[in-house]
Amino acid sequence: MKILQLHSNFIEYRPVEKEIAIAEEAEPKVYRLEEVVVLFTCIEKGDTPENAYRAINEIKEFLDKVKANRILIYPYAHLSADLASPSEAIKILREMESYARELGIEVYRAPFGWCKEFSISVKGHPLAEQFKSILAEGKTAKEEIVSRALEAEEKLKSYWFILKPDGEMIPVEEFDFVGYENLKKLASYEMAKSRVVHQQPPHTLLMRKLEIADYEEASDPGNFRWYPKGELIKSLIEEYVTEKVIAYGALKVETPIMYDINHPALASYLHRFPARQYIVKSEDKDLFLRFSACFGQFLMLSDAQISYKHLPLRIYEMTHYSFRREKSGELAGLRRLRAFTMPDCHALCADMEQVKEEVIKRLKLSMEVLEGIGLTRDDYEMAIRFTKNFYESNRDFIVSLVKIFGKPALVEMWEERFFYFVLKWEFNFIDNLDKASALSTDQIDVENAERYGIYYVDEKGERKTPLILHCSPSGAIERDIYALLEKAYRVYKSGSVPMLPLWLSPTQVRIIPINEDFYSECEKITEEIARHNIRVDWDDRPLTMQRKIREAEMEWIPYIVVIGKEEVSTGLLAVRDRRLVGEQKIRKMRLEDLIDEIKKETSGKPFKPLTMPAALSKRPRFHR
RNA sequence: GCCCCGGUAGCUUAGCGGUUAUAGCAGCGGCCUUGUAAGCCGCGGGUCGCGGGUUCAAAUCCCGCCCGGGGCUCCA
Repeated sequence: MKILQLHSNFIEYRPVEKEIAIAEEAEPKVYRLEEVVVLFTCIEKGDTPENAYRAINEIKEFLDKVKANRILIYPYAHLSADLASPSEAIKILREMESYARELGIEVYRAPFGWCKEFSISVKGHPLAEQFKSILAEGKTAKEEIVSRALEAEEKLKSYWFILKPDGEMIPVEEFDFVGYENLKKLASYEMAKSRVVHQQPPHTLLMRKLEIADYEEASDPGNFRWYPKGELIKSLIEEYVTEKVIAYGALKVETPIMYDINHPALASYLHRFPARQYIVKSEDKDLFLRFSACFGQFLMLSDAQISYKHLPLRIYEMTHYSFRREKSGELAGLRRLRAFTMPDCHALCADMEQVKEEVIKRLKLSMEVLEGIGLTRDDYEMAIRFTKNFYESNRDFIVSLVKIFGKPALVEMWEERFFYFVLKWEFNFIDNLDKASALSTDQIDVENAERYGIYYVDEKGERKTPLILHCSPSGAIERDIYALLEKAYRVYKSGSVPMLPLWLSPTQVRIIPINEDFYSECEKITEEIARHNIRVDWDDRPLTMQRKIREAEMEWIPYIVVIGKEEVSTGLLAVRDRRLVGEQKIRKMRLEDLIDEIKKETSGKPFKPLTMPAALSKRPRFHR
């Protein structure tokens, strides 16, 4: 038995003429039903009343879930090539109908044996369209979403494993997760993808409290406003990632954010995916906003003259922004946005040998980047996905990736290739609500070079198609900030003091005068520190010193320096160190030593000056 | 898209049929001149998201819409 189940706003149908002798009686008029779950049903050889009941039970479950109670059983032969005889089919359809009534469902049925015309309006929610295949003889009922072709569904069948650095690959259900709590969370998140949490993600509170970013109601959901402190943090991370990728050898470019939806090279790529683009209408054209730098870079590369001597050819852009029009319910703070900043680095490789070398370089690059941003190896988990075929011929290579990562990784293996890549790995961050989200990722693309007409010329002067790697070494920058904030919250929950890495702290040093007599001294010290490319400010507001210290602590400022007559006379500063506790918290140190310490700790990281007035009385307040 | 929850001052929020709608923080004015996480006093600030309905009376109850959050689902 096959059922195409459509949760519909309405359906109208009209019996046109009888097709077979035993057709049921019906009037040839228009029937209309509203708010109805339409069941296009076909009865196959071997179907019994039992599996009809089973079908209805499943449907009843669905009805309860979507809070509906009206069904239309619509005999529809076109779902199977293995139909039961009409007399058998009518019998079973009637069984379904009466059983559904017994369950309290409001049941309608279109007549069997007629040629009918119909029009239907299907609801837009993800569960609205489902295909059910109810097998006879107690086999498990199979439920599939119709929006993908059945064949594609089959190709997507996943096998889950844990791959250990020593090369042992264990089916997920047999792996002992003791000591690998986050990997366990990743595995269950990826495989089950179901979780009931009714809680604001902690980072959303922090992003507002720290004046980093906030929702912008006047825009579209998932498009954020960034306050000065947030913009500073974000642009520092962008700068850092860019420096690392350039050092790896990438050519930095910039490409348009919108493209003609009818451009021939783009159409086939777009059509592989559900419509999740923003569309911009402009006079006679429809343009879509990019969801990564793929288009711009591929189009650029397809116009370039490339020799085998140039390979591997790396090309890079910090996409500001990429757009994905995620469904409104999928958005979550800085974790999932509709407009986000993402580094996108492609590499053209001559062959699979070169690909392997390059993937390893990029894996190491991504680890360096994440750890430079402020996440440790404990903070992220690896997932690797590949086709069975690719695994069988490249087993050692795959194991070497996990060895470099140094912890067991989650493996998803597909029976056949459905996407454009044969292998993809990601680093996933697990947050305080046990949600996993991908940061870094790299993919081996075997399809798009040809699609976009990207070629290189080999030693013999022949035109060849390269393989393409797609890497985002840090993932979306907003998501990195989400990870840092969630990590800080975890630290806070465990009883320690939360903070951002020193090089990302908007204010690195805050100078606080004990009273107005020391204002000019504070200003002088502020200028002196700022000269060394350290972000420093001073609190000139008419508040008590205690109050100023409290506020500086709430801003997560790493170093707080109080200036009074003692400091002026001895030249020794009283530096309150956020990372220390108790009596050690206040360190007596010379200004030069403080400067040295900060320079040492931030070395190798980009610097940007404070983008706000150094005197706090001159600053507006954006939130809190 | 669907389900659940929410929308009262810049922010957090009380009130949940009945005088002139709370309070804290922030802002502004003044006092205080401070030794390591909240000093004191005063002032200004509101189409209670929008529209309709019920009622003698609506922030409060009902309907519709808008916006936000969470969940489902999805994630190139």
